[in-house]
Amino acid sequence: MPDGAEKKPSRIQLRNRSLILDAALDVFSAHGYRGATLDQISEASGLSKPNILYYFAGKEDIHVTLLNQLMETWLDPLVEMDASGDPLEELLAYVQRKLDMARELPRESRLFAGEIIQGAPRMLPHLEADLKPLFDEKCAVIQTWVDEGKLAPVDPRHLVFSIWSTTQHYADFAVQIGVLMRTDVAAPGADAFLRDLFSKLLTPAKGQ
Amino acid sequence: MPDGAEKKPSRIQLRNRSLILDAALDVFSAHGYRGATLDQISEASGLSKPNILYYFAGKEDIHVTLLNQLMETWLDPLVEMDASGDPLEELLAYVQRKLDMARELPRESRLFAGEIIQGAPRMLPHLEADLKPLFDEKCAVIQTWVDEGKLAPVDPRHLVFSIWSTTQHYADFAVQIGVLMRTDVAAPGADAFLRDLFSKLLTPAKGQ
DNA sequence: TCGTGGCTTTACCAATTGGTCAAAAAGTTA
DNA sequence: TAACTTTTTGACCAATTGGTAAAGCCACGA
Repeated sequence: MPDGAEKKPSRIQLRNRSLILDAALDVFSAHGYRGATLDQISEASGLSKPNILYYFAGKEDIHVTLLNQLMETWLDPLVEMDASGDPLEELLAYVQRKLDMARELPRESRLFAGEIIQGAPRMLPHLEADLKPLFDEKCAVIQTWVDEGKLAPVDPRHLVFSIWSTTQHYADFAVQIGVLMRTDVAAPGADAFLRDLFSKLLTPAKGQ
Repeated sequence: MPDGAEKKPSRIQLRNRSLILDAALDVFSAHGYRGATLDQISEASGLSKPNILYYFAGKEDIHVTLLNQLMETWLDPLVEMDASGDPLEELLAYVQRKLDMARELPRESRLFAGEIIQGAPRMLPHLEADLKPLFDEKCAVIQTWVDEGKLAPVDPRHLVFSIWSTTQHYADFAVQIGVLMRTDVAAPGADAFLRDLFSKLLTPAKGQ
């Protein structure tokens, strides 16, 4: 019984749980919670449906596990923003990290987006407990930078929202972007554009 | 039989179809296509399930009808952008219109976002046929403005993406924003922030 | 080689879901 | 009011879905 919250998990347990979670990430991010079926996860993971239910208590358990794991990864780039670093550099580096993450983990980005769009039924507690405190803390840091004149005056909250939305857009709306960018093959430019966007916004008006 | 594509629809048909579509917008935008059920639409609209199927060929028909109606509304703010107007004013007005729309039609915004995130299975044709040409046309206009030195040099495509993402974020991620902004009651500021963001980006370096 | 315990499968539910159909109930019109 | 059309409903399906139970498999230590 892998349910008990003790004992070291065997190699097989480790492998199969990870197989299931990876398959579930595919399926949940592509169809949403209610749209995903255990049969799809079963097929994608190569494990039979009852076998999946041997490793997880149910569909919701898989989803929640995925969401829990995601939260850490998701907050990481913001955690790394250093209050003692150079303000503009720190923020631009944060933008770059978020953009890299959207490119490397598009499934996770879509899973998160889908959950929030649908009212975050299974993630509200996480938002309150994990995201909110970090958000408040980092907004305070940014506000300090603004007050010290090291950044142009901006509302830190809307700044963070704009960083989230612009970067995640490249993962969440990838299909749309694919259609619209199809014209010319090579067209990254997102990095340079966002760097330009946010440095112009944040650079203080008079000499640094 | 309201299926036939002729005859003037009766008052009852008009009323009931609109009841159904409004209820379906609630349900689809909150749960996604596969997550929504005819029973939910039935309850939300006050019409029995077989009655709903009397007015629409099936679940997919309702969804497609919704998506078709949405496309028009969605493109409208961009259509209104006037190539002969003042570049900066036109773009800032476009931002404002998109932001207003996100606030007034959050359900539509979420329906659209959900559809795109899930790979736009029912909307790819619309993106190709309607969005792409308009996008290319307006990007060309913006490029002209840039070439004439009326705007700072930016990639028009990424500019448009950033406008879409920042404005729609306020509708699609409303729950998250609700959690994070809960601290102080009155905190709009999105309008001013986005205006600042995009005017700093777009104002040419040397005198206009 | 024989247990023993962890792992896997086959067979099976009960509930939900999208959808059908024929008959009843409203309108409409003559 | 009678005849006809449109709208609405109750009863019913077949397929899908999340989940269960019990038996079988398989590795590994004694």
